[in-house]
This record gives sequence, structure tokens and C-alpha cells, in this order.
Amino acid sequence: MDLKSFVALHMGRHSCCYKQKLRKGLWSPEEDEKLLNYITKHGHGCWSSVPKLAGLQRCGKSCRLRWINYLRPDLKRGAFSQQEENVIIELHAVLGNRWSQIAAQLPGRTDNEIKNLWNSCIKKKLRQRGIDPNTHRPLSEVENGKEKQQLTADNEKVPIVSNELNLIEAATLKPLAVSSSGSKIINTNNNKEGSGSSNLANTQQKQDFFLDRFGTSHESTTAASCRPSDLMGYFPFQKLDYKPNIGLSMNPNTTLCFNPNSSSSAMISEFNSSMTPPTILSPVSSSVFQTPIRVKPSVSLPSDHNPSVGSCDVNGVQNWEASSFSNNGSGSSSSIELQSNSNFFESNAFSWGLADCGRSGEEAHLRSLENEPAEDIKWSEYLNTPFFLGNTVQNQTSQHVYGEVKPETHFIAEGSSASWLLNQHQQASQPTDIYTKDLQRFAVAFGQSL
DNA sequence: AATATTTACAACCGCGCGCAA
DNA sequence: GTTGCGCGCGGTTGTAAATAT
Repeated sequence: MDLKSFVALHMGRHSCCYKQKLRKGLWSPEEDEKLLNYITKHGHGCWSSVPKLAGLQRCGKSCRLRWINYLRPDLKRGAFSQQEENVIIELHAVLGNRWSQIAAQLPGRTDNEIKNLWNSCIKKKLRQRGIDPNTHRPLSEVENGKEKQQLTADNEKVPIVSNELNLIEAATLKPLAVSSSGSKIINTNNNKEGSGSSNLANTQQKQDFFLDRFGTSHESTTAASCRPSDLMGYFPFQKLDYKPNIGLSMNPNTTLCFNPNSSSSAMISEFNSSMTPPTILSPVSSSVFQTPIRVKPSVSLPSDHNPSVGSCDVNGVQNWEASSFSNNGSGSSSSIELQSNSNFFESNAFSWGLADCGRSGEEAHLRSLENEPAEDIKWSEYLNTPFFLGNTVQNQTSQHVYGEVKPETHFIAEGSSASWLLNQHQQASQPTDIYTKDLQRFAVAFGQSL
């Protein structure tokens, strides 16, 4: 045996393959049949023992992979639909290269399949449309950002993610470290006061949060590589100079009630005035906006975490007056000011995903009913995306991803992005860690923006 | 028709995590 | 606390088919 063979046999092979000479490479139909027959009859049990019991000259790991990626009976075969691609793009914007989590939202698809599709197809499509597949932002913006970052790196140690970090801080309604800063006028413009020293104490912590939550292994080594678009979907108002007084009512338990007296139209008009492309969408559908949203308790905050938030009525309905949120801890009525250069709405990622979706008759009907601008309906479409309605994804074979608006009086927030993301996070960490708490705070705050 | 290149997909590999001994 | 094992994940490589030259 020459050195090359020795190395190939002993170094490049998984430990389970050391002892015997095992087959590698493509599976033959006979091998497939053996494995399929065995697992069909006995289940896989311990994978390391499967090949022996099934009469295969393969390692258990290889058998497992073959089963999961190819032989499993519940696999959906065939090309990815446009809807599936859209889902992948949106989920990738949030989750990064967490293929298994993305695959979990696409029944019948494997992480490997999705990963391959991304690397071979979607990446290319996005680039052709001028979108950076890593950041989900326009390529020009990304390139400019890199240049700017290079120029300012030495002078300003404020990471690019600061915008999003500030946003999430705003959304959490109180400082991550309460004692660090009393003033919380959130200013997410780069290089402005909002990223000043009072926030720096938390910057690393928050950065870690994002890197932990969203970063991918190859992109998480620097703050600059944390994709700003990771927050797409979290903050549909990112582009706005958002001074919400949306009259959202909520109390500490489980139910969010939107105050019908509140003015969403003001926000919408403000929103409309700040956006340009026709594919950009209004943040809310009034049909959704005026209806209660039930939130699972796991999403809501214990009142002692945020005593300034709301009160509980006898029905367990949380009265959460957005306008009365104090972001400086004083309890006085003040708005949460979000100013951002993070051009969520200038990013083409979402519009790309929606570009193929025609306007339905249902849409027009709703628009006429509500006498709202077209963008409102588009937003309701968006809210109906799997990103917001995780359950929709699970059942995506029966419902168009960007399907019709369902004007129910309420919907379960378990399927909303906030709780969905929380669930995702809880899968990855202990629920008691600080980041989960922050995310919980965010989840509550996100309900506000719905 | 032959060869080179690209594409799409399958499979491998290393690493890290959880768990039990 | 350490070690070994099984498993799952994500990055990378290998390969066959398709396409271009």
C-alpha cells in the first residue's frame, strides 16, 4: 500500500470506517434496495449497526445520509417550485446557512437539497438581479458598504450591525442592561449619536446575540460580516423614521388587541412617502391591523421583566399602549424613534421574492373593501408569507406562499414570525439565557408592529 | 464528433453537541 | 471531569449530465 492509499484509508475516513474496507461513492440500486428493505422492516435504530444488519459495505453515517437524502419515502421529488425558492430566500435572509432549519420549513425537502439549490441556482439568480446572496442587499450597496467600512474601520469601531442592534434594542423597549443607559432615543443612523458611548457597553453583547443567532460559521467572525438583512422581517419599518403611535393595546398575558382608534393610515402614508419602488409594500393590512392577535404566553413577557409595559385586565388581555412605552424608563409617554439607514425597503430581496406574484382578484376585492392603497394589500400578502405564517409553509403544497389574504378576526401568533423565530431560537439555546429574554422582549414588541 | 467547460446533484468529511459510562 | 460513541450539521468535493466551443 502506498502512502496515498494509506492516507486515504486512514485519514480521510470517518472513525466508523477505520476497521473495515467500506464502499464509498455513489450508491448502487442494489445497495439502495438493501437499505430500504432493512429500514422499512426494522427502522434504522442505531445507524452504526445498520450497515452490518442490512448487509452493506458502508459506514453507518453513509447509510444515514443515503436514507435521509434519497431513500426516505416522504421526500418530495422534482424541481423546486417558485414558492419554495421564495421561501428559501426569505428564510435564508433570516437564518443564514442553517439549511436544516430552512429544510424544516419545507416538508419533503432535505437540507442537502436546499443547500445545493442555493449554491448552484439561487445564488446565481440573486446576483443576476443585483442582490448579494450573503447579505440580501443590493450588490452596489454591499460593495459601497465594504469600501466605507474599510475607510472607517480604524476610526470608528461601530459595527455595521449597529443599526439592527439598535433596532432590536428599540423593539425590546428597554435597555438590555438597564443600568447602562437611561436615554433610549433610538437613532440607528450610522455614525450618529445613537451608536454613541452609551450603547457601546452593550454592543458586544448584542453583537454576540446576532452572531449567535444569525451568523453563519464562515461569516460570523467579524461584526461586519453579520448580515444586516438578518433582521428582514423583524422590522418591516426599518426604513421609516418610525415614530409609532399605533395605539396598540396589550396586556401582560396573552392577547394583543389593536386599538381600532389608532391611526395606521398615518403610519402608512408616512411609509408610502418614504419608499419608492412599486414593489415595496405597506407594513400592514388594515384588515389585520384592526383585529386582535393572540400571542402564546411563551412569547409574552412576564410583567416583572418590563413593569412599564401594560396592565392585565380580568380577561387576561394585555393592554399594551405603544404610545405609553417609555424608552427612557420614566414611564412618560414618548415615542420610540427609529431611524435607520438600513435599507430594508430598498433591498430587492423581498420584492424579488414577490415579483412573480400577480395581484389576485381577492386582493383587489379587499382593497376596494378597505379603501386602502394597493400597498396595504401587498403587505398583507407579505404577512401571509411563510415567514410570517410558519404554518403556511408546513402546508405549502395546498396554499400559495404569497396567497390570498385571510381576513380572519384573529390569527394565532404561533404561526407568526415572532413566535416562529422565538421557537427557532429556543431550539438553539436555553430559554433562560439573556438572548432568549431579549428575543422574548422583541417578540412582544414585534406584535406591536403587526 | 471530440473536447472543454459548466451545471446540478450526490456524497464525503470534519466538527461539535449530547449523552452515557 | 473525562472519554467514547452516535448523531446531526454545514462546508466541501466528486461525478455525471448538459452545454458550449
